[in-house]
Amino acid sequence: MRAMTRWLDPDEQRTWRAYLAASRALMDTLDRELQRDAGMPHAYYEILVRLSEAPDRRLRMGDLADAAGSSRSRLSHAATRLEASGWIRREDCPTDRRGQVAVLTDAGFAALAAAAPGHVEGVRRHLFDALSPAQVDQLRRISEALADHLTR
Amino acid sequence: MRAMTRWLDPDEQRTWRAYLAASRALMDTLDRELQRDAGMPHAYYEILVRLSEAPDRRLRMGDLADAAGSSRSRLSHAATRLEASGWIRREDCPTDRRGQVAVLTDAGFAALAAAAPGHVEGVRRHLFDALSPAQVDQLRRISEALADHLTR
DNA sequence: CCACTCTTGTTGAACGCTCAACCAAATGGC
DNA sequence: GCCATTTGGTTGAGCGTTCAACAAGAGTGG
Repeated sequence: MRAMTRWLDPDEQRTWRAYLAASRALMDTLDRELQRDAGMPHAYYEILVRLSEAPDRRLRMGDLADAAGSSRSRLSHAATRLEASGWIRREDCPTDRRGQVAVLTDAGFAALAAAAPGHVEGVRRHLFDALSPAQVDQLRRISEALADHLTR
Repeated sequence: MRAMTRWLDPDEQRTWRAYLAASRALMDTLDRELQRDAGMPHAYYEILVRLSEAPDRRLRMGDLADAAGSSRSRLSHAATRLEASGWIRREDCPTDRRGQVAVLTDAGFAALAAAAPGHVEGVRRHLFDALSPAQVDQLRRISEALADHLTR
């Protein structure tokens, strides 16, 4: 027999539903804006960001997947599309013959540079403008605790 | 000429990335667990929940979409699948001949009852167990402010 | 009563994600 | 050196979501 379910009390219930509604609405909004204004989903934007920050704008596929919080399969599919758009290209890894390295092209960097201001503005408008400085700090601590707990 | 972008300062940057990583990891985990243990994505679970709480376990499609935080199109596709699974059925609305009413079947209620304990346990383990009571309260306020700001 | 507009809900195509299966190369024992 | 296992990455099928287009009924002003 399984242990009894630890149900949510009314406060927790309220918190969970609010969190669900808010984060879904936030991500949906940002995703839609990015798709509309820059022609890419948020997941692709993040891949380009991570690449742009890497030394030489290049990363092993696996490292890129980790950095972007993506599964390997997802990144592989995404890379196929990003390569077709001319925003990245794939090269063989010199030190591991199984490996592939994703490289951000100049066109990819330009696409990112074009998309960034609008997206950042969206993040500010939809997220930070709604919160007090104290809440921003709380949200950071909460998120870090959560991420740490989840990846432990 | 557009106004200059209000870029994120380092603290905001850190908060935003932590939030992104945490909420993505949380939702991915819960979604995967629900899919594995109950054979449904989280979006479908939420549809069933909302229906189960409605009077007579029935709701107009539009109201159900709003309650579940879904677009009408998404709900329509989902309803097609849920109906094929025998978990809901659609009836004509008596007061509006355009309208459809989604009704939770007994099988749907049973599927929900079977899925709920495991899912709630997951929410507790992955979310609430990682946070202090004060943080839960902060998260609720933050989420409510956010949701309010977004739908305003 | 008619025309215009709005609302409700559905549909199909394109797209992105997941999952499982898979290949190739690296690694670790023995 | 060889075989088994692990790691890196890709692939295809199936599913869910989005978007735009659509059909049909409800509401509204004249």
